[in-house]
Amino acid sequence: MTAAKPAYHHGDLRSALLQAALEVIDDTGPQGLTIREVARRAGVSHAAPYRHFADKDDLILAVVEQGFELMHTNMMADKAAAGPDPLDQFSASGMAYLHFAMHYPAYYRVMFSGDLLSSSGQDSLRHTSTAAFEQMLTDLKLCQRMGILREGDTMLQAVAILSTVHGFVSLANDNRISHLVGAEYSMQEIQDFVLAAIFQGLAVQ
Amino acid sequence: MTAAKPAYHHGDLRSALLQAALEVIDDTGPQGLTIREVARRAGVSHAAPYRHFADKDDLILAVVEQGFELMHTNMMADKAAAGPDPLDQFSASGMAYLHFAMHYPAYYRVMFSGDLLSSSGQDSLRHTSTAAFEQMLTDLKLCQRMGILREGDTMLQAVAILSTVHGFVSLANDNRISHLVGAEYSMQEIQDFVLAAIFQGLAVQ
DNA sequence: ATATTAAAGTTTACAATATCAACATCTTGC
DNA sequence: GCAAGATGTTGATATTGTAAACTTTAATAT
Repeated sequence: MTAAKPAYHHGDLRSALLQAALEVIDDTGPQGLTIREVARRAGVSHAAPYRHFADKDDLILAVVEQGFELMHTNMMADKAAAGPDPLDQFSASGMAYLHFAMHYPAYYRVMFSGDLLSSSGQDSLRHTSTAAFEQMLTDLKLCQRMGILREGDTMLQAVAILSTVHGFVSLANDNRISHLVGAEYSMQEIQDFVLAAIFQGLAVQ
Repeated sequence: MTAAKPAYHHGDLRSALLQAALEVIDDTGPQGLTIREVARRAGVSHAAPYRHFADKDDLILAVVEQGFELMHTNMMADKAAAGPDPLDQFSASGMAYLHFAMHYPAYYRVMFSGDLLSSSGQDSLRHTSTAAFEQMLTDLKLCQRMGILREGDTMLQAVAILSTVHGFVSLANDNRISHLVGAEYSMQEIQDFVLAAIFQGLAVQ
């Protein structure tokens, strides 16, 4: 049978709601994300989501968590697929980050916009993102040992890289870069330049 | 007389509403920004704002515009106050940008969050921010001529700097940096390192 | 198997919001 | 002065978040 008659119980409504939430954000932006619209898209009553999420913030948090998981998975996969050179691996996971951010702008927005949650919830974010940060620190240390990056506190270097990458991605996703630069360069060219700049700034001369 | 009796006509309700909007954002975050709350704080009826702003987006746009103006003013003032050295001037206006962003997080959020507006309005943003960008380009060109920055397209360099600065400020304002770094460094130290890194990456060896 | 219970959905209801329309009051150009 | 427009107010409607009470289905103990 292809389409089972819509059972009273959806089967996996939770996933369906998360999926719908992403689509809504893609279609209408983060402020179009409304519990009722999500329920509508999932084909259930407006109060059904409350059986799976405490409130709107909880839904958003779940989307964020799923986003971090997907990003982490992607990064790990690309890292594993890279050669044995640690620098290649580091570069691969960094590229995976960028690729995720620009390929799933809906996810990235929710994950980092910070304006969607009422107030709480920021703490549970920390938990999710800390692991990736730790990984980055050890990667950076390795690059230092290999004489590629300047000696120094990897934490500071990590923040510098994250700032640049996050800033670039945020501006790009908000369409602010193409406005300024025009059509003279492709986004890829701009991205390459920006990344090269920050790495140049951290590399040994 | 100290407090004049509240006249039927407020006098300058528009400014009062913009002011109130900022306070709301400061107090409760951007998603606490509601027309009615703003009206409440200004001491007028819930529909009064509609005499000055077409809708919520229009109010937000006005806040954004005012923010850009204030930032621009600050940058120009600090630039003028700097010495005659063009590099000093450029540095001063850049610092003013950073200072504004971290001193008025409410303004900065609304100006760059992009998640607040329903959909339109992004175009009117362009107008406001383009002037500052042009200024930055000529400043960068000057630095190139002085042999401080590498020769090349100033547009790319500008995007690199903006990415780093915007990323750092966004992360800092969302409290994401102190979470990661802990108390080991002051925000000032981190900021100095990050800025030095991107400039190092663009400078002549 | 069946009765009981928990889980998952639904409907109803309420408060807050954006926004519109109709009305009231102040200001101002003549 | 006074008509007109600008500025505020009140009231109404549609949409939202969310709680409560009720229904249907799935699970589980006996």
